[in-house]
Amino acid sequence: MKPYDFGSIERKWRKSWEKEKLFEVKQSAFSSPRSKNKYILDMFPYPSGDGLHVGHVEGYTASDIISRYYRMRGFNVLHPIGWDAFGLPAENYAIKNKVHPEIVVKKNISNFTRQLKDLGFSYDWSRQVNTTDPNYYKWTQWIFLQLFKEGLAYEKEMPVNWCPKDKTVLSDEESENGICDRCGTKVERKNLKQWMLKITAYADKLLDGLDGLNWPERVKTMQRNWIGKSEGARINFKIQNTKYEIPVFTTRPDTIFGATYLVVAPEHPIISKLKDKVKNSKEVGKYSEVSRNKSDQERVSEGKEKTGVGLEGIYAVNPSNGKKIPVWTADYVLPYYGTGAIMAVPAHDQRDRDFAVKFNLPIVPVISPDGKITVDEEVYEGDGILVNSGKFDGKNNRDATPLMIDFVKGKSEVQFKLRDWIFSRQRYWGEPIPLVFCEHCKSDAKLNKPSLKFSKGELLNPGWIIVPESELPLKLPKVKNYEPTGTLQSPLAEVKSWVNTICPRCGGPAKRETNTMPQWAGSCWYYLRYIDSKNKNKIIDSKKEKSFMPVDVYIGGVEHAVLHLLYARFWHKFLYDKKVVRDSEPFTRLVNQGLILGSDGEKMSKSRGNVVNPDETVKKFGADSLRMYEMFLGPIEDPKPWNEKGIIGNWRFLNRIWIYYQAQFSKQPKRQSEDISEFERLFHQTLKKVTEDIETLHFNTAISSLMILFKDMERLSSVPKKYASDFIAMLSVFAPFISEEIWRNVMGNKKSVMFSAWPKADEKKARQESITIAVQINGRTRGTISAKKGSSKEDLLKAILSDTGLKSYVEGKAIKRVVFVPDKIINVLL
RNA sequence: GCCGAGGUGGCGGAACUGGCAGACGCGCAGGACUCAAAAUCCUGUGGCCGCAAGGUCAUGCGGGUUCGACCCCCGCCCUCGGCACCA
Repeated sequence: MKPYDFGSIERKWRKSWEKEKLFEVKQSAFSSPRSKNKYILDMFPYPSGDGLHVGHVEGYTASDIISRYYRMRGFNVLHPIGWDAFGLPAENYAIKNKVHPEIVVKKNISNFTRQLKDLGFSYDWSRQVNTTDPNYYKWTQWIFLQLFKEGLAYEKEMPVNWCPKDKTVLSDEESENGICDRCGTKVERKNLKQWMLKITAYADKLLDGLDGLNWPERVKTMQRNWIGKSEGARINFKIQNTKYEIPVFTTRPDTIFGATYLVVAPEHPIISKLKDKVKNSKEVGKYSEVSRNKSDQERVSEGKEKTGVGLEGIYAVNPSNGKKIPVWTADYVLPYYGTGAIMAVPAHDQRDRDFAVKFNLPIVPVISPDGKITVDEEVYEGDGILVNSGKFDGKNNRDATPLMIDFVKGKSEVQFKLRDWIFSRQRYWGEPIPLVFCEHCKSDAKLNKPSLKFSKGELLNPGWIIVPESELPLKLPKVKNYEPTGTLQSPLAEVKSWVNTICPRCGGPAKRETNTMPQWAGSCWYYLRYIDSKNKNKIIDSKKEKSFMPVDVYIGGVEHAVLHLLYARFWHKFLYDKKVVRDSEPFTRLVNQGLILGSDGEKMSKSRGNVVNPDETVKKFGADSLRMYEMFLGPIEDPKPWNEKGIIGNWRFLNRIWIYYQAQFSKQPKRQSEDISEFERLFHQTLKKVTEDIETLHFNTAISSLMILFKDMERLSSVPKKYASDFIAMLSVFAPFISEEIWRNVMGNKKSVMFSAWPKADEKKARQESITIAVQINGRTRGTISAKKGSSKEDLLKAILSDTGLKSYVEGKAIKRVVFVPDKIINVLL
């Protein structure tokens, strides 16, 4: 008997599958109705130098199981893979090791490819995409141009997050609590001119779209919080003895009578406008200056201890009661949210109260839970009865809110926390932004003659002219020096031959934009390109798009909850408005695989030395065992610690299967010597369970029921060939290599197990005739009796009285009551 | 502080709609095979009492609802993840 030599089995089938091209989607699928097709998508990897880690293996195995399952069910399955290869890690590695990023990426991709093939993932390799391939980023640039033409891209000088180590700006999403999410360096604040994408124009749609998605609740919550919708009102406060008004945004207009002072952000334009009227303008100017140079993080980090300066001699008028109230500036008011100014109601807002207490400002309660006026020690942020509020006294605050907004001539307004997406990076390794700057056209654009037919983007950004679509892709020039300059400019700015160009509009001299796009650009739409990866004329053929979009199952890590997944939804919604895609949401169902932790229960990291290398595990136990093990560990969405020893159990299982099939199929078929009806029942029950478990992604319990079923197969002298085959068919989605070897070589099938039909459970045979019923006496389980399905209460009571173990409990006692749930339980109360 | 998820043996985890808690696997103990070991196979394995039959306690803690609660309700504690001066 041959031992289970997984190494040579896996090698053999890997080659064979590749040659047979078994996983390529049939052309006919692209004209099939959507209901015949399934789109099973992985978050494509960033091909780092470290290679695949066990977390990739987890998600990719799950999607592979689903793909194989649906193929066997007769669906056309699109299960593609590609490379998210622009961005900082490749570039930083390239700089450190003095190799061009293009070469680094190529090398890493070939290593990743080898690893993915080793694991037997059933990707359609013919549709690979690579975000750094000009044939791909041509369309990334094309989408940018469409956004620009619609006026959704604009250039703006503003304070931004700057990573001094990576020498580039970061988006808000990439700056985690003031720390660069790539390298962990503290982010600085810089004023820079940046390309911005108007994601805020889609804030409402991005929020509303979440409701219909089958996504993990926490991801939806994270996106909702990030978008951060607040409903409130905009109210103007006049500045006494000046022509100025300060608008504020508040979510609590009902508390306006309690607004005892006004606070503006240190960046607020009113500060310079009032410079001559403020008595302490020097002090105010200094405070404003210092705050301006602090990063957001620094503004918060100082223990939330409030700081601020009063604008001496300046008073605003509270429009509700005409009282004059002082105006302050403080950095707890942020310049970019709302109007950059607030009305402070210290009685009903914790932050305002902290500030008022520190600077001795008046606190006037205007809402009382019981209608009595009490000055509490604590802030009261709840609802109640209005007091100190003029003609609104005695009213419920919620009811009065709209009336009060009218009374002070305010306007209802909605605000979002979401800010526009900072879209330029001062780095080399990214998509060039396809715009040129032309001085001549700048003046034309400012004049805005209709005859010149400027696009919205060109009018919005005078001087910036689009590179015509026919000139795309605008290729990233090959350079020797791609290190970041540190001059706040991209290394591309040094490439004079590339920068200096001709304006496509007027033919005069022009300069190219030298910043590049952020890493997220390429991953915003890659799932579309898979469907039509070789189309030279269009981003995607719309008929093909309809045959596979939206994605049925999307699997990947939760770390992309507000980055990739928000950006991709934004672009998709834009493409929906442009009628490029049919649906307003790209991913119907999202699954986040849980982190695989080190055996110490901590996150895997090089510094902890607890990283598991899948290559080594494959070498030791085989890809099938690794796949099985990772799926068996626990629910796909939970974080799970790796256990060095656990994998042996899955290897043993496969080894036993190997031995069993060798024995069953090598000699004369064994005679069936026993009754197999119990086995048949178990078989069909298992088949039903495995089928359901795959559809609900409960792979751990699917594998455990296969183990139970197999134990029963081993118990019998033999099982009919039909069952032996169906068992391997079920196993094949989890452990494809050993299954294929048994299927073709041990059992002698000609065609691949992957194209055998998924077996169908026989409900009749799965039904259990005799069942075990729990017997409780006075609510305590005292034993079980087996009975026919559907037995009556009376029959069961009779059975209890004749059961040696149970009758002693009941005998000679009066039965008060019997609780009976058919086929489940009988509870006798004495 | 706010939002979300969760807490079950030595470990990873099962438990369907409120109905035999601990499936399956690891580990551990004992046994078989072996000169021996590894591998493999078999048996046992939540705690406590008991030779045993059996009893009793047990799903973070404290209450409640129910014939019956890991599951539902109320109040705590803890862990993980996210957000965090957003007016």
